[in-house]
Amino acid sequence: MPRARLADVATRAGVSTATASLVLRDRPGPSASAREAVRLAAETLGYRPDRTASVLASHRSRLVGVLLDVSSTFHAELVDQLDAEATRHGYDLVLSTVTSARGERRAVETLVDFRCEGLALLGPTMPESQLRALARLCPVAAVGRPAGDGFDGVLAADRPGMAAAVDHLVGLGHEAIAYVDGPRGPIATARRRGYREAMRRHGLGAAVDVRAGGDHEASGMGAGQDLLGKPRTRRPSAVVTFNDRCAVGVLNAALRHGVDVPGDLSLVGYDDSPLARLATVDLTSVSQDPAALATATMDALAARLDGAAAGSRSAAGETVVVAPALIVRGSTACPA
Amino acid sequence: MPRARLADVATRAGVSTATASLVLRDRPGPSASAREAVRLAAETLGYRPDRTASVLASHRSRLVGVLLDVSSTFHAELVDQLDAEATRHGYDLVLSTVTSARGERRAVETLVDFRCEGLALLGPTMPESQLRALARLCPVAAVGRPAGDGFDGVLAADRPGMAAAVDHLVGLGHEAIAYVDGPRGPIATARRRGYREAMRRHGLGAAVDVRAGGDHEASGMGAGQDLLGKPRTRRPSAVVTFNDRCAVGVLNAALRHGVDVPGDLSLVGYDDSPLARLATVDLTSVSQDPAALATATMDALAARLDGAAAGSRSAAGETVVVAPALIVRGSTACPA
DNA sequence: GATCTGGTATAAAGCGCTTTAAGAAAGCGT
DNA sequence: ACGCTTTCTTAAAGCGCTTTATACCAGATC
Repeated sequence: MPRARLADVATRAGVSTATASLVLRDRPGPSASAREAVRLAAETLGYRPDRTASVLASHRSRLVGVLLDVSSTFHAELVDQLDAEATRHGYDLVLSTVTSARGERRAVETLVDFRCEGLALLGPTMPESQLRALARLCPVAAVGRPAGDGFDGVLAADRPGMAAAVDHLVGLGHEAIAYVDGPRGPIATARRRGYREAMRRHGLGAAVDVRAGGDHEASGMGAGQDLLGKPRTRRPSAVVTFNDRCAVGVLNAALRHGVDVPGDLSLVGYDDSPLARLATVDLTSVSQDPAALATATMDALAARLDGAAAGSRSAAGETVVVAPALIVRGSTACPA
Repeated sequence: MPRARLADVATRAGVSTATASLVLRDRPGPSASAREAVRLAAETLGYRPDRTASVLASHRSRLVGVLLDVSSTFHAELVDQLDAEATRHGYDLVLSTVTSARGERRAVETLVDFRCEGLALLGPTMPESQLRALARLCPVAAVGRPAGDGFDGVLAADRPGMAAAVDHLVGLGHEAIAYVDGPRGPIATARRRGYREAMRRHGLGAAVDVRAGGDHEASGMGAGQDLLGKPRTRRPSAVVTFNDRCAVGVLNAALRHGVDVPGDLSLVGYDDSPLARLATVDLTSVSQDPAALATATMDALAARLDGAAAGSRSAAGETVVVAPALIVRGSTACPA
């Protein structure tokens, strides 16, 4: 049996499709008796509105497109929160992931083709010019990037986040605190700066020790080997890393060198990824607060969407900065 | 400026929309000169066809809906492969995830609303009756579940997979091989059985040692504590676990007890998840071969889609079983 | 010259819905 | 009775595309 159409429902309820349409979307107009009849008919026919047709007719999709990397656990958390936020704003989410055979460009095109009314881009790496071009099609919010001309940005505050990590370690009595750096880019720069500033603020400028790293376990492992290969007295008593994956690399190096964490070495990661929460790892880490990021993202989109409706297409982009939070776990303790 | 429509392209090229439509979809008919003119017009106008409208008009979406859990890394791998396979079959993917506020039911409804022509459900937990109902709407392939009435299933062969793990360990010279069980369910049963049978086959029936576990790190940790808390001589020399997360728990227990892996204990996980590949973990594991699962899934869907087109709506479901592969890493070695 | 090709082109009819403008019905004062 | 609201209903016109049926124009055929 073919799917029931609105016309079928209308016929069965003895009204026109116009009335049926109004009833099913809870619009004012139809009388109570008409409502009842339509509802009943829809129910018994198992009617599901055809979104395709309604989008075409109404010029509204109530859809927010999300660009993500499905292999990122951090994105997964964001999506979970975004979904809740989107629902709150009356929107639905449509997901599009970059894969090994599908770049950001194609992934975003898919979303546009679905007539999304707004786009939430999670950690986009495309050049800003492309973001600007997209923003001309529909409202755009980029997570993990500052705003640009015509689109908003939502960021976790990296410098204060890193500073909180250092403060925590200093509070425990550490002084020889090393830092394992991330890959090139604005995020790594901000975090490195956060570390440096915090160290100086505590009068530990002389102890600043920045090691080349990256964003993978291997990079952290390499830096860890360097740091822990030294004689015991010249080792740092604590290490802060660019992110959790990096920290896991350092952790691994520590295991190999027989360095106990947190007994001999305190370790702090960044991201509060599920990785950090593993029992084997149990890593103190800086959380970027996915819930807050998601809320800010949807709020930014909603503002632009409503703004567009009201005709005030503000061109300037706003950057929302979300405060990070330090999550203390088992990888940090007072120095030996 | 509003988006260009097909009519705009047609006008600019000096042809009808019918011709333009044919050209843009590479259909036979239009002459070479018409093709050229349309292509040029489309190019200069930056025309992007409106998928919504074309779906409505053509009754085809060329869309395959994927139900997944965005927080599962295994699903992420599957999606990556599915995307490639779908492209090969001329389909596009649309993703819908279950979240904390959005059950499978709602996630699947979204997909149906998009007029997906087929559904790939990754590890669905809904009752079979619901799967059957879905299958009446469009072709369905369930990954990680046996086929049912009207839908296909794609499974990794759990018993041979587990047997391969045991064979590997026996080949290394292990005899005292314990097993940490998973949660209730058909998958865990199959794996447990695989372990038991393999042990018996090797004449090690007396050494069978099944421990209650689960599918999380904590469960593995508990079982590990039990196993490794015994005097050295009564400990197993190798442990196989229900999955990688469980194995990580055992690994953690080993670290706490000062048991070296793989020196004092060999450990095999299941899933070959990214977790297993972490430098800190480096776990020998049984891979479910996401690429093969994805291929089988899309093939099953494609068969049904073509079948439906040809009118042969075969009701019976087929279960495709994919052979698992043992990935040997650093957590297994000859017994001390 | 009439008829039939086969290759191109297009007018027009939808797809399933929303929306607008206008009509019918009902209430209500004078 | 008559206008004049107010309330409810619906016919009909799209949305942007695909598709079918028809028209057209060579040139080939008889």
